[in-house]
Amino acid sequence: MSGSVNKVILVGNLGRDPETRRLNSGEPVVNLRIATSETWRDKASGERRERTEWHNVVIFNENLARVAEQYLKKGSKVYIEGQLQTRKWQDKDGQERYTTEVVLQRFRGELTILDSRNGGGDLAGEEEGGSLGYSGGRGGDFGRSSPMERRPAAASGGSKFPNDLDDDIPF
Amino acid sequence: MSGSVNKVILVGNLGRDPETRRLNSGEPVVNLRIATSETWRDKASGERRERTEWHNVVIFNENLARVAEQYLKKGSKVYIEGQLQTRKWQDKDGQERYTTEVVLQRFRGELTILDSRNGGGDLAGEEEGGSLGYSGGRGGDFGRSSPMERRPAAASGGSKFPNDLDDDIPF
Amino acid sequence: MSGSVNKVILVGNLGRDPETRRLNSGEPVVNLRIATSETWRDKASGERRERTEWHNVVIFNENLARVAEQYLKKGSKVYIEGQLQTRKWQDKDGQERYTTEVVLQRFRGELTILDSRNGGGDLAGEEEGGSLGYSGGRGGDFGRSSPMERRPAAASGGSKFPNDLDDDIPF
Amino acid sequence: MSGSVNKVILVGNLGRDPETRRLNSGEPVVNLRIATSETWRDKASGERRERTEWHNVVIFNENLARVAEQYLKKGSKVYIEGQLQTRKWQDKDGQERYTTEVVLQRFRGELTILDSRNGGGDLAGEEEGGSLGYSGGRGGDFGRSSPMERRPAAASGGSKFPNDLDDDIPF
DNA sequence: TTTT
DNA sequence: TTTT
Repeated sequence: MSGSVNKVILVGNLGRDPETRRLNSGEPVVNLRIATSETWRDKASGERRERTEWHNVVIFNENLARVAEQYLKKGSKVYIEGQLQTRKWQDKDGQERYTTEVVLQRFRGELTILDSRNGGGDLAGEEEGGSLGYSGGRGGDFGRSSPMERRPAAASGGSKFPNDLDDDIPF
Repeated sequence: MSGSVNKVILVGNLGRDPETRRLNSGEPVVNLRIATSETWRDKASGERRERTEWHNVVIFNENLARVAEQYLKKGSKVYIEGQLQTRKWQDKDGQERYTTEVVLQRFRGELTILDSRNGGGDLAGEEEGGSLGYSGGRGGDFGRSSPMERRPAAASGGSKFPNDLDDDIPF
Repeated sequence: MSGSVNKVILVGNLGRDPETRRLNSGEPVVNLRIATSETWRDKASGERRERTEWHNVVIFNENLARVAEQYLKKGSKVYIEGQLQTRKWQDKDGQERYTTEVVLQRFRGELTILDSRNGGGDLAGEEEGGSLGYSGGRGGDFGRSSPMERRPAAASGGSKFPNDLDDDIPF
Repeated sequence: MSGSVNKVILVGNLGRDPETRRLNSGEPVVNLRIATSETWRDKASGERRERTEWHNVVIFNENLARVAEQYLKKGSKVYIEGQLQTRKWQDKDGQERYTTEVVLQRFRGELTILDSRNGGGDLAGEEEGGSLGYSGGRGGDFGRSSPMERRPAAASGGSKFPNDLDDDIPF
């Protein structure tokens, strides 16, 4: 139906390096494995307990896929915004299986890096923050500005990024 | 890890009536099946297309479970806020399977009814709005007010609700 | 700084019809006045109380501005996603004043109509749902589809909308 | 009206140390000044530009106020979830003025610390992560656990926190 | 006033 | 498999 919203917001850490596949068109599709966890004190035992949840994130958004591919690695902390999608597949025995993923579709979703130490080579020397952000949209659409618009198209991590990216991705 | 966020926001319609189980303690646990969908025009064919996503929602939050049980039915439109959880189970062949659900834990999550016509008998006569909302927390904690607090505990659908609920649930 | 998020999510009703200004370029900028409210029972007095909050929403996103202009009116219920922005202005005495608004920037933000009865003439005959949604992005960017993308660009309210809009806006 | 949602999500940095007032009851109310910003490349000039937005956050949630008071300081990066509230006040000339704030009401809202270096004395020696999180609710309500509940009450930053807090606040 |  |  229309009139619906399907949104997932995660802040967590990558359990492993991003994995990149490529479409026939050459566009990257990046898979992330992200952990979120909660800890609490068990009142009965007085012990501290923890529950970790693992999320499969799939990035079709081309700009965000490139950011993920280049600046994220195992351990990176990120803010992710995508949508829930469950897809059906067949296991080796031909049985139907379902997998639910957090998907950042083309031109949609958000990815913001919340640390810098994991931000890849260019940022390795950063003293601390150095994070980098970009929120959806299409790089090429932006850049014009007027007082009425009162806003930038995307966030930036400074001038430390390679130029080829700098042209394609608006940060 | 701490420093993490795991949040799902859905606005969609129930595909069937809520299903209620009860814990040994007597507390209700309500399962919802919620559809969200997107429609778009295919540029190539010019045809309108639609994709519907189905979500399994599990409500452990006692107050919200009671609201769901009593006021939601097939077709109801709701705003839901919960967290992603994947649980492992075994199918009849003993194989490990995984199911991902949107969970509203005890004292957590949000549920707001966005229509009234589907809101069940008590609301059937509503002219239009008449929806009903409640956001997390514990009923018994609220009710005191002071200028400094500047806020109510929860939203309401009017005075049409049964009194036993009215005492337990802050709406 | 990068690594930041500024997001507002509202579900509420329009307190008056949308107001449209036009940029020199002819693009519409739409202002909405949206009410959200919470009701609760005061434990001390036993009385039901309510607090309504009014929000100023400014839509620079061209597609969403057009949707708002054409399909929203006083009383409409909407889901809105934008960002907080505070702007300085001078009152008639030359004093600095500040106003905080929820802004949907160009190519950003989301707007989903959650009722149909308020959705204007075309939807008046709808049996019930019939709402209409569109989420950010740029219409012209969408329309190609491939199995890998697995998603539509935007939501729709059916085939009842005027064709000129139908070409510009992806619903 | 009911059926409404009023939610703000911020990830940003504190521009100054938290400021604490106390209610007559002794409960702390903490004010934060949080910056979010976006940077983008101006297509016309080729220059990098930035826009910073400042947010006033007011924490009435007692547990979160204590966390903020003790572990946040100027420069800390946080995830905040609250609601928009505009309050009227009178300036020194008796004129009506309005201020819009992001408010975490009693038993509501979320606060998650996204860095540790700013986490205060106990965390000062932390090598890196060490963040700390807690999401709404009432400490005293949690701690019981059962398989059906499948969730913890709150997140934790380890065993480094003073015990008096450890009893009151579930982390 | 933060952060990069 | 992350993080603390």
